[in-house]
Amino acid sequence: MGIQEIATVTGLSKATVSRALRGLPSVADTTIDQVRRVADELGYVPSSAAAGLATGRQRAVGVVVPVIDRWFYVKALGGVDAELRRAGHDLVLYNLGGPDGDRDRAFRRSMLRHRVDALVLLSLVLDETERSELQLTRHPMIVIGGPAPGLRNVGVDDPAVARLAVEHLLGLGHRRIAYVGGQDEAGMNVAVPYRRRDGFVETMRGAGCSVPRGWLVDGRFSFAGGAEAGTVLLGGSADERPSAVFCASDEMALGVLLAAARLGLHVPGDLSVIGIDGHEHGAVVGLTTVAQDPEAQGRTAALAVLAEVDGAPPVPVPPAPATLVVRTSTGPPREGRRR
Amino acid sequence: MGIQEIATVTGLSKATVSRALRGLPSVADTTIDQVRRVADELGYVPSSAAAGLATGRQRAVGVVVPVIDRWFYVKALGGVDAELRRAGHDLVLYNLGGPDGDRDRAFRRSMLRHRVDALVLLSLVLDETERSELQLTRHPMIVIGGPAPGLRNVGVDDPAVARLAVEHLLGLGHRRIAYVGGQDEAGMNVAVPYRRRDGFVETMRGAGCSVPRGWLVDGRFSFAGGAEAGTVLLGGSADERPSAVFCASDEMALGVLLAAARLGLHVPGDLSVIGIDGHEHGAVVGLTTVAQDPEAQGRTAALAVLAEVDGAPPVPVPPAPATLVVRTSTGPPREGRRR
DNA sequence: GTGAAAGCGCTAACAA
DNA sequence: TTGTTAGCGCTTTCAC
Repeated sequence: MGIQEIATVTGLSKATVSRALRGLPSVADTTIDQVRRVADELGYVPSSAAAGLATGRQRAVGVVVPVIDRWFYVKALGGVDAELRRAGHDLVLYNLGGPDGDRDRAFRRSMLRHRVDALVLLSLVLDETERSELQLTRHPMIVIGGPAPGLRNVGVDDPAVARLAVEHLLGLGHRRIAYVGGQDEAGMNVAVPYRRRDGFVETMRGAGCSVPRGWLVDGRFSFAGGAEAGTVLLGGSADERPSAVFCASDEMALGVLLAAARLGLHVPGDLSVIGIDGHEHGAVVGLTTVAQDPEAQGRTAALAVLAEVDGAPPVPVPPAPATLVVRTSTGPPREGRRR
Repeated sequence: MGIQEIATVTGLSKATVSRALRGLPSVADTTIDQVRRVADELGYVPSSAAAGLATGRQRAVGVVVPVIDRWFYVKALGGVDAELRRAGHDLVLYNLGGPDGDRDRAFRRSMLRHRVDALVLLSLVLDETERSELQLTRHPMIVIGGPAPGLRNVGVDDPAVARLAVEHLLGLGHRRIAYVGGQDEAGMNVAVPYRRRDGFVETMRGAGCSVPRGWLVDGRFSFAGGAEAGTVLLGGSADERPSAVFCASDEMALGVLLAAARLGLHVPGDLSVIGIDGHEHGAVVGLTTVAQDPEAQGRTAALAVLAEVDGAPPVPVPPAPATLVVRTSTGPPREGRRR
């Protein structure tokens, strides 16, 4: 059942078996072969608990998500996972379960239990207590998406991304641009939506365009929210409604496209729509977007904490790339609408 | 740093401290309070590895997913997670990473390492080797979605679900019905798509409707795949194309709706579309569907393995409920098209 | 290249 | 109600 059995069967010592199993160089090749063979025959299954106890390393890292069912989180999680598996580490998922998930207990009960060697936090806003509790473990930590005070983070430069999107619209001749963003209902880092909105507002101001107060709409970072926002925004006559909508996420942009379709608006003839993310569905419907790569961000984050676990100093991570992907949902405003 | 410190500070024994920390009834309340207070002051963080070693229970369960970025898996994962957290267990995520993810190593390297007390497999097809390796650990196991030989499973009755959907269409008067399903590119249980397709074919046959060979289309269980399938299926004239499409998943149905919109078809006037799942986006676009609740299935699965870990016998789980949700994407076929 | 022995931090009899 | 004593299964000096 354990290493001991292999030892008795082979007539070796536990120590040697342990070394052989790990393929340490100080073991004769023949011994290694023999041990491995016997281990196989016996159906030996190593115990990571025992190894973890002995070494102090669990070979596992925790990933904390505010909620699980968001495109960005799922993708990022996949990236973290890929890199962890390559490194032979396990992934322990801590899902805060949205605003109703009882965060406190989840935090102390699990994340702190030395079950993992490091933590990757997805777009989290931590309060004082949470932060100090996490510090307790002295684990390497990194945040994906949105800056977090006192922690390294990987993610796009949100204001710049917003600027890129807005400048695309401005470049096409749009002046009447609305913004759909808003607070994610369920725990997204407060910073991200605000930073994108600010990027929008400032770029517009820089171009000398005013933004009516009603054109900063909350789309709750979801498809449904985007559809609702779009319905409100696009309900009016051609003179009243924007000629373009900038959405802080593709999921919302898809919702706006849906709303436009329902209202009989042609895209991009009557309306241009641009999003942020690079969601797969966007490609199918021709959504112009500023694409980022959350999976890559996840991989970067994983590598960063893994390195730190191995004793490397925590160097800051450069901003993740984001590129404008022009498709068919954006085009010049109709003649005569331009002003 | 450990339990020992608390022991020396309080003047108690390690054993009592251990008991106090766990709030065992055999400990004086005053002692419990004292121990907890000191533990707090010392910033004590328990080691699950040590506890696991001592008890043989890791208080963690593994969830194996073929790929992470699918609606069903994400939802089910959320359900499993919710129940695990309630029970104070951690969730270790094993992502096979699709067809290219190197499955074998992932399997033996991680899942077998006694890191978890039980396993929840999401829609997995296991081969012989995999199954026997998993058996090695003697862990309680359960499958969500699609029957798996020799394992308990929770999920909907796929043939029945298909029948429900098709009968809805038949009831509306449709006779020219196409099916979009197909093998998931990335590891979905082979059984599920086939069982749904068979349910479709048999129900059609039972109603005396023939299904042209070209009307069983592969939508790859994805949005993009559905859109492509729809484009192919709906390209012809009104006489050539089906009056209704039954999709084995909502994501594909959404793709078909998109294709229909692009081709200028009115739904449900020119075409009815029905899916399976209950995807949130479906509600927004009025997609009729047979809704299931993967989150509930996840919770059920988690409870089942948790109970088995606690020594309960593995009783079979009844099929998960699925209900027809009629929205606006289905209606009677146009007069004259009926035949 | 291999072995002996001492833990890692906790829990679980068995006593007291 | 609390303490004593063994481990859980592995890794790791330090010898040989």
